[in-house]
Amino acid sequence: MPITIADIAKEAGVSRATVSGVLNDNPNVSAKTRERILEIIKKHNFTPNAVARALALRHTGLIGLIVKDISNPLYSKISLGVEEVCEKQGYNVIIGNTHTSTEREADYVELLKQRRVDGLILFPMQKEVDISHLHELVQLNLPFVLLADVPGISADLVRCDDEAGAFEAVQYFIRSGRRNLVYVSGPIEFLASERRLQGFKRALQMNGLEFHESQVIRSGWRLEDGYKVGRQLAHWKHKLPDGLFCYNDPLATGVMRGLFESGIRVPHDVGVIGFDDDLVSAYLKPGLSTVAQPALEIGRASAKRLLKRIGAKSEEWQVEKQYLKTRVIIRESCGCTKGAAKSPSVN
Amino acid sequence: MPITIADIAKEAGVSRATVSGVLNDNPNVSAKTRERILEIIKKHNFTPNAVARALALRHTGLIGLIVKDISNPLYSKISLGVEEVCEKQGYNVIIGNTHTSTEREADYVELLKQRRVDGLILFPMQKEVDISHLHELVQLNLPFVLLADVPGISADLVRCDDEAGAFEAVQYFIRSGRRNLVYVSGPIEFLASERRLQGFKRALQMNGLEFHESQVIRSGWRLEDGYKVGRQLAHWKHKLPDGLFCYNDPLATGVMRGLFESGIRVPHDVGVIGFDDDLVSAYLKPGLSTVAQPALEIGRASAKRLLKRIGAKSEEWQVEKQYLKTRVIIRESCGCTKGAAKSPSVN
DNA sequence: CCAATAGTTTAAACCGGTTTAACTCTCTGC
DNA sequence: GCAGAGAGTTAAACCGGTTTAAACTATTGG
Repeated sequence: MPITIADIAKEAGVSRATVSGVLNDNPNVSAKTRERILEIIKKHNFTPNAVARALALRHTGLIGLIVKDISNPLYSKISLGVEEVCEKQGYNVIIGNTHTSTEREADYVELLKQRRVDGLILFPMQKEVDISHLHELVQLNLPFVLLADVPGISADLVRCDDEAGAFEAVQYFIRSGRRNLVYVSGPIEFLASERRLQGFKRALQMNGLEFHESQVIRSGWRLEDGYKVGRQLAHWKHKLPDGLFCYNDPLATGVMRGLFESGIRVPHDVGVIGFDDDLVSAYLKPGLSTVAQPALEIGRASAKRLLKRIGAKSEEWQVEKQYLKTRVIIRESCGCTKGAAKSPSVN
Repeated sequence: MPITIADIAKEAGVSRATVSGVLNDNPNVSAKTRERILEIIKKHNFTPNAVARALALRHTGLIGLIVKDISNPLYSKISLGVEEVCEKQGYNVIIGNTHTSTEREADYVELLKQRRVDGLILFPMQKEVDISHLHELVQLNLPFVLLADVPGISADLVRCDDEAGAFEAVQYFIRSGRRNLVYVSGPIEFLASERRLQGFKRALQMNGLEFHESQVIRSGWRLEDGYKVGRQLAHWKHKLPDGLFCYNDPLATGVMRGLFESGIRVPHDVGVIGFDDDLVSAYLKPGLSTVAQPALEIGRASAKRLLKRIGAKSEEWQVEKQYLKTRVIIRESCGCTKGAAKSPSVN
């Protein structure tokens, strides 16, 4: 029923090859023939079949994007950047949400392999986890870019510089006189959480402060997780810290709410800094200070990197790890500004 | 280089048809043959080519999702629901962001037609706009579901009930004694904005209040748009309203910030209610009252609807418009609760 | 007038699967 | 011993494009 290249060819009295030539701007189709064929194409509203084309070319123009959860603002912004770059070059993006399940991650990789995507961008689960599906990608020589480090996998990577971002944030705390600091950590499986811890430690060290294990509270990565931490701090066995550096903004947001309900004042009693710069953050009260990730830029950069890799010969490809700069944004939650900011510092 | 069904067949000493039979659980392949072939498949790590399969079956297992901007929390939640349902049935989702450009919308429709997606879910631009690409979809008989009404297009639709949601919100205002109300409208091109206006008017009417055009402030749909409105209200030529019903939450959030900077107190001087229930909303101060849309549910329902349509014969298909219930969530911003809520009412 | 050349066009193979009709066996029952 | 049934297998066509080598046509120049 749908009209094909053969139908067009028949009506124009030419071969399929000629029609194909017209569709691909092949220069050795005469102007006359080209025009006649174009007319017929328009008349029938013919849409060439990209599936058949992909089969013949062994190139689908599809890339897969595998993240934990697209409704997380960080990932949706990244995906926006990915789509922006891909679309310009004629690629389309298939998304997969793993909901932090490694199995689903592996399933999606397999699925997208079947679909013969030209490349993959993925935010993988990281530690103490079966990563055979990633090894397979390497072996298969299927281009892919990671959005988080995975020990043992040598692949292109695009990330923000977690260590430096954390360092700066903590540095800021210390400079403004807060020295009894605690890191509210994300899940152990996230390598990024450890990187941020390293930045935390380095900043302490740089300022001649000692680090004790008791300065780390292990938590999760969502609002509720932070909320619990905030509540628990009311019964903290140690001296109440005067600064909390949190793994990410949702966590920090939850922490602030929990503290509020515990009667602990932010920033008066304790300052809070998060990580990510979610849209929310500028509009909370107090406005949440944070280490901003250039999410859109991460999306764009990873897509560019992937498309370059797709176009390159694999022999002459050099794996590269790209760490984008973060930027500390100071709002009210760390008590460094007096009163409310004049207008929301959103980006 | 990549291994094909023919390679497997040769090694197993059978025909390609038999291998195909194994892959598709065709019951008339003997158990012995099946096992032998499966072994060879495993040994070579053979991954069947879904592109070739799609060509043969004239069925890609892909659906397209076209929205304005996936980084908008509403759409990313919807897309999460879509993906959840599709993935369970072996479908994958290709996303396209139009950034509110009708051209990009039309381009994406064309692109996805070429890719032979089995169906389409789209959030279209709506008024005073070229919708020929939608008419083409109808003519082509390509299954699609709309997430917003388009006048003149008869197609399946899944939405929240804008009119009823707005009605309830305004009703709430009036019951709590606020009667000098204003609707901060979204862009004229969004039919939903008008629907909400209708609900606004009906609630007034139901309560014997008159409606004047001056009770509508035309605005946009983003934070900044709302912020401007909030600032302008300081120089409002009419009597300051005591209740603002806003087209959506970002708008309301911006409005609140603007009011704050204008020295107008929420909820003391004026109450604010938004629409959507973005994640942000529960964590603002004051917490933003809102009409919650079941975004995840909208995503799921539209995907279910689409997949059902894909599986049905087109002759016996009845177009259906599905309006999901909204739910008013009262937080501090409309002054109906004293003090802060015990814990964030998020969903 | 014919060979060389350049410009167009095409037949046929190919991409990697699915499917249908036909074919080969083996087994049953009479 | 043979017709008929049923299970298992396969050859070949098909899906709708691209590509390559060859063929055809027209033009040019010796």
